[in-house]
Amino acid sequence: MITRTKFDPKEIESKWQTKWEADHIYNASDESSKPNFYNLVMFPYPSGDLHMGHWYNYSPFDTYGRFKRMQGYNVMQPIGFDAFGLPAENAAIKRGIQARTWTLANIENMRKQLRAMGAQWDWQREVITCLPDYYQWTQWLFLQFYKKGLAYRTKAPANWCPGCNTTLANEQVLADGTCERCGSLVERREIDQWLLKISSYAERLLDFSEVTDWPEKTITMQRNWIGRSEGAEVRFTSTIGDKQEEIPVFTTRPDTIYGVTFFVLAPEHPWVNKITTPEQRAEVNAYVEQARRMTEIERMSSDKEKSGVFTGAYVTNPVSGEKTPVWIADYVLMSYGSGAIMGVPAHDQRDFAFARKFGIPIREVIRAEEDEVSDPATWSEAKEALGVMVNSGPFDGTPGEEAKARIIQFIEEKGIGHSTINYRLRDWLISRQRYWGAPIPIVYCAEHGTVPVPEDQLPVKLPENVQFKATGESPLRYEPEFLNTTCPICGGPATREADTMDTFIDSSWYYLRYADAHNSEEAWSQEKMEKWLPVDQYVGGVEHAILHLLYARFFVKALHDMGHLNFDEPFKRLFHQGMVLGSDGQKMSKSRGNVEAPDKYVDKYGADTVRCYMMFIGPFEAGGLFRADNLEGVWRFLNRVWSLVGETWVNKPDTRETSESKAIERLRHKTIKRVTEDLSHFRFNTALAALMEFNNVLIKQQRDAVAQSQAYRDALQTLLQLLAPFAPHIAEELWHQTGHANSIHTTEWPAYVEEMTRDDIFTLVVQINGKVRERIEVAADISEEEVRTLALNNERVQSFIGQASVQKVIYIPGRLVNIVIRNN
RNA sequence: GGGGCGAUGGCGGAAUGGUAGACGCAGGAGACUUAAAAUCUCCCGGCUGAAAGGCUGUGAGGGUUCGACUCCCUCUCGCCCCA
Repeated sequence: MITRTKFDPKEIESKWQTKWEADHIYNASDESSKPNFYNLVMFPYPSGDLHMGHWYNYSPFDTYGRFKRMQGYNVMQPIGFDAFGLPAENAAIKRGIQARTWTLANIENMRKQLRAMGAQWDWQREVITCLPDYYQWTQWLFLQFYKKGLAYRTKAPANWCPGCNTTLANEQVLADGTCERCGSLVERREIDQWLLKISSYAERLLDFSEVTDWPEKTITMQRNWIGRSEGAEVRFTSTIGDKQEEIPVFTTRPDTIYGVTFFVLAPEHPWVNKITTPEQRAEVNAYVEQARRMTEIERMSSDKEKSGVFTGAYVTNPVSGEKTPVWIADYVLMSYGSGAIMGVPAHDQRDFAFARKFGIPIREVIRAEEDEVSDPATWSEAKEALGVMVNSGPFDGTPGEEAKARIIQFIEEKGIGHSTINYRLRDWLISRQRYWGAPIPIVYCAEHGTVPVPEDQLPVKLPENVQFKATGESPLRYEPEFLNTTCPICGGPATREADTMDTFIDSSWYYLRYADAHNSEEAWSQEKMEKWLPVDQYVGGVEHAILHLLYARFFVKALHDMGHLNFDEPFKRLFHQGMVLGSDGQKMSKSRGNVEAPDKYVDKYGADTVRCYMMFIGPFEAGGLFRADNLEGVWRFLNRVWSLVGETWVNKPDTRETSESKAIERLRHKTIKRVTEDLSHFRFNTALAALMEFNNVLIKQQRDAVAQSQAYRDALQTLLQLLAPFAPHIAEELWHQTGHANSIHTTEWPAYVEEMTRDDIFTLVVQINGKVRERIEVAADISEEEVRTLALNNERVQSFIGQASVQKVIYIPGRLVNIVIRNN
């Protein structure tokens, strides 16, 4: 016995945290002979507090990283802060405190909380995106994109609040379309903005062949978001003034072109003004105005009643030669395709609803073979399936895919269109008319127009003391010292771009910077990049499945093409944790009043208990309910480990083998196997259950003679090592109390021998017609013949068989035997 | 409306097509204690039985199989994503 002290997490946790940090045991070496492993978790926004979700996310993540370290990897596990963004500005306005001050104070507090988790963070690689030594390189990256023509400026629609006289981010627009600050109805306005040409990478982003382990769900979501569709662009014609003009439409169904009975422009389409007849103008203008006030989501909603207005104009169908009326309707979006569609009500559901509403004729031009001839006026919905062309002049009788191909061939020959691929993915709008972000490194010169800031003049520094407007408008627009500059080309007076970059830009490359966080000469060196990247394991919420992860992939592919990276997928393996919910099964939120702060429980039970509890809730990917009661379970478990090791450790173990010691040794190997396999597959809950079982068995035998054995002492030692990734402090403390001088976290993960995980006896289950009737202890190497004899001669089994005849005996080695009988 | 995921004791959950409910919480009984807390021991799906045991049971209904929580079909409910 070595100790009878009480388990006091407070004391040991701060002791070991200090010691680990002083010894730098978690700072990944750039020069290690071990294989590198880059273990990454999505970095937090510095809201000021580490909440339950962070603990739920980081505890298993850290346990996994510790497991990999003990398995012999040189693990890099960095942490940092996604520190730009709107909340800092809101705090600045509300509390009269500078955004930078607020953010850095929050970071300071969160660092403390992150340290208290006892995770193996490599603090030497910390990145903070709002500091100039980081955003200098964000700006540098922007310039690289600009040089390659991947960053451009154009008029793009933005959320505009007429009350505040400013643009709003999507998050600032409430669900009812009003401004969160002043309540005005938000409009969409065309404003000059910067975009990144992600659309030119659409095809490449659809290729996931370089990732090794991503959730299929996430890949599907990205594919749908990119929204590739094959089809044709067809140019309709119209006479405007005295000129014949062409207007392109995109369709995935060129085979339905004879079914066009109307034509629709998006309300903001440039043609609307040109072609509307004087009689229709007032009505059209009113409709355009109304559509402008709606969000795209509202407009696209399929259960919304269709609306639209006739323009008075007509276009000519270039294939059939027919004239069709031109409408405008808000279900057509300017941002998809060409902002114009051919209306085929018979074979497109939305067109069908529109035609029904406005009494537009519906003409069937595709018929499924089994279909009877019927009047489209009697249909209740459009027939969207492929079929044979009818009512289509010379094309009648052409089936399915061939029909599409023949129309495409026809329009290409006539020069009135061509086959094409359309993507739903739009270019990435990165301008934010905000203060707290990385300034876009561009100046405007009367002489030279748009001029990029030369790389050696970076960073373009964000002024740190600014006056906020009550409206929330960006103070950068009123900072002459920031705005007024000189043209890098001619030295003449010039104005800086006052917009800052979307914070998704910051997070699109932070994982690259971790590899070389303090490089003041370049964003990263080739050497460090090649050493650490791509990321081996990435863990983060499914809410980032589309935007963040798609943007990061785009960055890496573009930077790869520019020669800055030697790989083109950033994250080899990806894991999405589930969400931790309140005890009522609802998402934690202030309004529901079910928010639980982790600090309270860390204070009461210690970090080890909270970490373990987070992992014990259930499968990591599934999330689960936080129930304070259940913390008691893991708390008791850790206490039992504490007293077991303290009371049972012997310095001079008995090395003789007994059947009991062999059984302990077998259990030790079995447990290593279970925990190793569970951790490899992110099954933290069952790994902990295995440790609890192991602990329970050892406790049961703690007063027996076997507790004096070498095997038992080995078992205690293994228990501590297996527990170390989960509960790093208590494991370290007990490791030292049992006479070890090194850190348990630098020890090698225990190995198991497959042979030792197998028992020499097992419980043979005897079923009769699939029902368990008897259990017999038998030797592991029992033959099938012996099993048959044993089972059939068993007294209980006999009594169940009675007069019935045995039809069949099925033996599953090592498990069970099923006797199939039939009553005579 | 489309797609995906899920539904197992009072609760969280566990089960390569092979002993359903591991592990833990809550609950019950007992030990220790002047008492309580802590700790320890036992019990703990339902029905039935003194017990041994029997029957039944993984959202509902069907199917495949010697055997189904697990595979297939239909339905109900819940969550997520897209519309």
